[in-house]
Amino acid sequence: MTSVEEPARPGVRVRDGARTKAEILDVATQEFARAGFDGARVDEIAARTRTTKRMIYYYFGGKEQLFTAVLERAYGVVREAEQQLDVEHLDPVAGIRRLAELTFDHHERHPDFIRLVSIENIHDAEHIAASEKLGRIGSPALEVIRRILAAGQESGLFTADADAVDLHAMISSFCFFRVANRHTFGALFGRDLVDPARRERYRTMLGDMVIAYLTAERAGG
Amino acid sequence: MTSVEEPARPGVRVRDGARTKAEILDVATQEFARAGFDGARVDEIAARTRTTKRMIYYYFGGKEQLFTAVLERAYGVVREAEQQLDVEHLDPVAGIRRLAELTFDHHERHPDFIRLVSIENIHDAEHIAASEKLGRIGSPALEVIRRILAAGQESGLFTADADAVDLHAMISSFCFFRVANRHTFGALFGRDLVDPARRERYRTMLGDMVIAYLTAERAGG
DNA sequence: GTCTATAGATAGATAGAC
DNA sequence: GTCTATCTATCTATAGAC
Repeated sequence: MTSVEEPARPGVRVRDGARTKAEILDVATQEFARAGFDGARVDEIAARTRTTKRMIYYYFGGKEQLFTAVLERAYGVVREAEQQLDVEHLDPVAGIRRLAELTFDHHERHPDFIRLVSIENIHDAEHIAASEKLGRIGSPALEVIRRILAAGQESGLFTADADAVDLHAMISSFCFFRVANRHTFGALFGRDLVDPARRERYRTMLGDMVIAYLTAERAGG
Repeated sequence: MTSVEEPARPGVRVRDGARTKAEILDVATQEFARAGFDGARVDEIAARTRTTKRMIYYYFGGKEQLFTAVLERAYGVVREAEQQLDVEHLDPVAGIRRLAELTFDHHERHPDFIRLVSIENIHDAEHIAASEKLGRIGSPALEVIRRILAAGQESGLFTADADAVDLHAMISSFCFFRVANRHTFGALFGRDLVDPARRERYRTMLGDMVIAYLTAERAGG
């Protein structure tokens, strides 16, 4: 971590720290997501790269730091996706629904990320707490929700007094649970929550749920 | 597992398989919930009981079977709680709201159970799949939801075409996420989802959300 | 049924040559 | 920066006496 990363020289396959590190991170992501932090094997990660176990310790310092690096990159991908959000040209109802749908799609496309987050929660988010990078990563999606929500509440369209963090939790919980708990839910209730045949149904259900909540007529309104 | 369990003889502290097994299960539940399946240590479990490691292997066969037994008992507790549900004397709206609130309360009171379920999902629910007991445990709550939902839909109160399993997933996702993901969510967004000061707020939010979804006016109605 | 002692395998981490 | 070989600790599991 003390040396400056060399730029890749095309055609000349030489010392390429950045490339090697990226490959280690790719494999480590899969292995940690597959088996959990304690279940993952450094030997197995090394065996599936073009490099050796010694390099993992050379680049990352240890298993713990490697897992932190995996988390940092995984959350980085999420943040990048959130920066592509383009829903603020829509009216508040359509904007929130679209945002919920994009969250739904993103969770479905990244089951490994979901597993990493579950694993990190089992470890009380101590790697996130120890990471400076993750501490200041913020959430573009949260800012988008905040603005749409304010607009919807100001216009009287939205009657719920939820704030952006609440709404983010509500949307995430449905999307996250569907992927994270699909195994136990499927085994106990005989329904595969990520069955492609039911995908549109759950995607619509999420949007309906969030919009119904935000726009419901309320006694105390 | 081949011997018949002896009833406890009060005052006479002798061979008491049932009691010893229960104590092992208590400690194992805590240890597995704390550290995950691979992170948990059989030595540590043994050290915290009045018995020895040898007894764990004697009674349960191995770490894997011990974890399965822990899951079986944990789900058994949930099922028992569900059998105490008494909400069908209420009208459908009040009944569903009450059921959601009881689910909310139960998840909050059993964080170890939530962690065990997360851990089991990381292992693709293979212990549940291998357990005969868990395969036929069913879900009293699901039956209650089914009946209330049918009544609400028949009377026209509920406009959503969700079935009982869908609704169970919706309610569970919110309750589960709030507890299971509180560490990463708190670290990233600076909000403690299980802060007692916000408890009533989220409890009400869940009920509002589910009822709003079920009773919303729909274009295609 | 309960104990001590230990087998047997494997994990994370590192030494040291090149 | 990269390799092989290995250290040290520790884990699950069991043997065998009582």
